[in-house]
Amino acid sequence: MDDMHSMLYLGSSARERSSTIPSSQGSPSNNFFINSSYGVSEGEMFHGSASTEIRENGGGINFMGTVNRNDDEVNVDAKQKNKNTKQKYAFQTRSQVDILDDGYRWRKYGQKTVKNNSYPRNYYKCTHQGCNVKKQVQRLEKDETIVVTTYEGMHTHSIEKPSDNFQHILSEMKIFPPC
DNA sequence: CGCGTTTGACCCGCGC
DNA sequence: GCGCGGGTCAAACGCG
Repeated sequence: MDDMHSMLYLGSSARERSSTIPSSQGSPSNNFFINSSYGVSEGEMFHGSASTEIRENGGGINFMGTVNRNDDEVNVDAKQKNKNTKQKYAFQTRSQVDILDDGYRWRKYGQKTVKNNSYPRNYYKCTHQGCNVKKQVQRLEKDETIVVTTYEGMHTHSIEKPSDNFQHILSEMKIFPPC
């Protein structure tokens, strides 16, 4: 639990409040499971083609690939000036906790219950000044042990808190952008 | 006392 | 045009 504590400085309240995750105290290590799939669509974002399986700390992360906002965003010539292609990185993590420490500080700014799906979706922003990176965290309904995390944007600063092998995973993912 | 979470309201895009 | 669903805001609250 001690290592969990160090890894989850962000999810302090989530740890205590969300009693829906009772096993958060006894789990020795997060299970991370990586596999990559592209073409994330609304309804079914999980065609888990397990090809890139990176085993770091006894688990895996499910990297879903980047999602450009659909071409409607690109076609809109009106408002999009700075970045017409918003980069989204979605991946699944198998973990008992909603928030996995990626070395950044996140401030929760919203929570929404998604209609068709599952558990409430949480919205986070990076608290670093000038860095407006957002991420969404949503737990699967079918398998509540899987958490879908969607990053949007790129950080304009370095990681504040180095997270051992998680940083390694993130750096691996940043190479991927196929947009 | 400062910072992060909570939570309902508000906004906006889209489909009917 | 309207309703719905998803995303964000912001005031209040809680906790360290």
